[in-house]
Amino acid sequence: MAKPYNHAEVEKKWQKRWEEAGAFRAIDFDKKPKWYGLVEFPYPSGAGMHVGHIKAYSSIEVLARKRRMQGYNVLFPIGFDSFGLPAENYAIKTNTHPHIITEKNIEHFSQQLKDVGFSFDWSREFATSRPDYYKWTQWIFLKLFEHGLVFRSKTLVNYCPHCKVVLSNEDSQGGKCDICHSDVVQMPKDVWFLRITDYADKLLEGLNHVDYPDSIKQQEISWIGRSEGTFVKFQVADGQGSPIPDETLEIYTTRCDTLYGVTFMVVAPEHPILDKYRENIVNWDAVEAYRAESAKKTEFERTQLVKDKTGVRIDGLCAVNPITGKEIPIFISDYVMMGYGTGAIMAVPAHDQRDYDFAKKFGIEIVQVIRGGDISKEAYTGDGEMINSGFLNGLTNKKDSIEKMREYLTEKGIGHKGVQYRMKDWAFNRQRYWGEPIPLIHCPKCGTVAVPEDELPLRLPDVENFEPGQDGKSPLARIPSFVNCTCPKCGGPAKRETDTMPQWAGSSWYYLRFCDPHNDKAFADRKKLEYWMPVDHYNGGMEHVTRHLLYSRFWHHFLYDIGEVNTPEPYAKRTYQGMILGADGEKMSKSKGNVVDPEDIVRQYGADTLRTYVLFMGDYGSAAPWSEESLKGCKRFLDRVYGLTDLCTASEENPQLDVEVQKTIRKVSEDIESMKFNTAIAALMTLINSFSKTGSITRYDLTVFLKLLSPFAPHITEEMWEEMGENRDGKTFLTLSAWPEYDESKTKDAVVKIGVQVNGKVRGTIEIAPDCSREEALAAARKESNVARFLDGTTVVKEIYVPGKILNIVVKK
RNA sequence: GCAGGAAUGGCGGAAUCGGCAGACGCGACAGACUCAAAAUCUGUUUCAAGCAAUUGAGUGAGGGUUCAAGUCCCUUUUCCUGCACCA
Repeated sequence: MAKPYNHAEVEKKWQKRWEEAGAFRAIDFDKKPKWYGLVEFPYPSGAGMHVGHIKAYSSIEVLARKRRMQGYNVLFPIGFDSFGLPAENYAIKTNTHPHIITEKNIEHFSQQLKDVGFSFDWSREFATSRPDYYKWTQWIFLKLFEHGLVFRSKTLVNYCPHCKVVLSNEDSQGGKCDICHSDVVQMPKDVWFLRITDYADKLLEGLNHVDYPDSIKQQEISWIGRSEGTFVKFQVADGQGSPIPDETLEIYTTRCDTLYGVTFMVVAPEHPILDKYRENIVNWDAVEAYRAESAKKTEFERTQLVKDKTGVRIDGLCAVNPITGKEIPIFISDYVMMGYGTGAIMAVPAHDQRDYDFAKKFGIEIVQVIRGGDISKEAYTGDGEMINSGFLNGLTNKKDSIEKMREYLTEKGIGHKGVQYRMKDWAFNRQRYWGEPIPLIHCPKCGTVAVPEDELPLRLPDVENFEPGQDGKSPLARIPSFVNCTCPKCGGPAKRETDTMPQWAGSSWYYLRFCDPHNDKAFADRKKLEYWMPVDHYNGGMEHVTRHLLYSRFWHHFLYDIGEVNTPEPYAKRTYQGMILGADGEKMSKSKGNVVDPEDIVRQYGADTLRTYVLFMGDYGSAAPWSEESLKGCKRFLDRVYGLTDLCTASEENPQLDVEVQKTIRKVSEDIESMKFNTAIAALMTLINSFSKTGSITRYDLTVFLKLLSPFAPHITEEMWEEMGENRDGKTFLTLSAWPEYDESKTKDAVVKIGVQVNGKVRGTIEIAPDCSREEALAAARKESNVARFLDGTTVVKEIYVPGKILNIVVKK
């Protein structure tokens, strides 16, 4: 009997040996085919690693280990996304520099990752908060600036009063702050934007060339929200109906063909036309009161679909329907958003439920222009024949009528085709300390000037107090030696930008840095990028699809356009993992007390058990609750694996068992590729059950088994490999040995069991050769007593035989 | 409201070019070992009826196609995810 397996000792032993041998080092320009596997590098929080990290990393870990065994030059790197609010908030609380906290957390995280035995190439590790890294984040920012993709604008932005910080749209989804989950308010602020909307079409088109699951593609598509429509100008008139020269109100619509049905217009409360014609507006007080009221509402409240529409009619201004020539009233209402389209709409109450509700409330005329429905009850939003619409009358195809109307409007110079996006430009500055300083200078003479490249990195200065200022400015604004500088253009006195970049900046290009992490001449050497890029397989969370994934694809497309990278898309393939829930089926959280600490699991059951379990617990992409009992099942499995050495006594291959071995090689190889890790592990469990039943196995059987299991449980298998007398020099690791090949001809069973049905119901089974003839199969079936019983006294109508699958005899009485 | 996905034993989940539903694991039950327990090993385990051979029912619900449906088609319910007064 072999000595008991000591996981703590064995796991440490191999982790040390692999590290000393540099077993997982990626070699630049190696002749072997390259494979770049990537996982989302962690934010090094003080809480340490979460079991979710283990699951997220295990998929690419298994693939990386398999690829090495298949002879690939594998790049499987790790680093830290270390700028961000949690470290800063902790710094404020404890009055410790975030740099110190961050480096300490990184150390802790690194140790935890190493304890699990992930085969990262640690020589490429970096952290986004270190100057040698953020120098290049700033450099890319300057390139964006240089190419006109950075602009400053005073507009309504999302602001989190709790974090005292401006947020991008992506960071305030559902009207909640991404960091603290409190309500976000809309505030007019002067902020820096990145023109991500310039890349909207490229980001959409790029999806056609990558291997992402449809769910991810769909989510990106709906986030970008491209819509094609028409811009139409309406002549504005004064209270008496006389046109105001050169004054038009432009709207955006996807249904310009309903123009004959337009009976009023609505503008957003923030629309500039209001202030411009303040003098004309008779009921200015009412307008202003309504404006104040809607400004109080949060974005969330305003975007709640409410049946009861509110608004105020603007007295003293009206518009002219360009096709009917009729005067129509203009309203303000907060169901129209300033941030989409032009902030003004043409209202077609007969065919839009919101406009319908509004018209009913304010007693406005409703003109039906599409036949169908019952507009005395509700708006008709379906398709149908155009009516009451002049030259469009009789058209039944939506596309045709839109086309025809647009042609007319274009000809008359009052309308044109246009595209709108739901996605907005990326609000890019944060009024906080722990981030990359934005390398821009405000010069009273020259305006905004870039910090010269040779002055990068623009270092984050030390401050006494990390608290954001009451004035809404970053702590950097309180350091005169940082703020005051000379303008690089004119040499005159100037002031630095004091805001920092958002959390997502550093992660928008980190996968490029892994190709060449220590380069101080460029963000990465072009040749190395050409060798390693694109990332072959990137796994990460679904929650990053409309944030990090979108942002990094944007930066990458930009870098491609300016010739800095060799591929338009950064990630050839993207997958995601399902969440690990607490044992109670709820999301793990400290307050619920259902958090599992991976460190405890490694200590108690071993890293191999933890790794195997997170992949065995269910479908990789689905959420599944944690079960300590199930985890123990995986521990039991590995203990049985360790006992296999005792079974390794056969000198000759058992032919039946060999078929199973060959099939298992195929199954595990294929399942890993399709990320069906749970069934791959199940196949190995099935095989070990067969080993136990057979009683003895050959050295070949054991070797194959260890190799197949190695990516999941690398330590125990490596130990057993050594105990088998392999790896004599201590460097010929199992984890770098050749992946087993299967012999297709040996995967065929000599006999198969197939079900025999009578009228579609299984009445017995027969054992026959898989390629056995129809006649032989039928003969065997008739001999089966239960089948014979059901055939007795009947007439056979039809016999269906699918070799290796089923035999169905259809009879009638 | 729109888009995408899901629903299978006590539980996590297998099986979708239509072909023996419930692989594998957990739990439960029984047995072996033990003074005993744990661990380990062996067996049973979808439900109902039966001593048993076996029979009937069964993949959210209702229809349909087919020799054969978890899988395909139509209708429908519930849940999850994303987007949403988007003009």
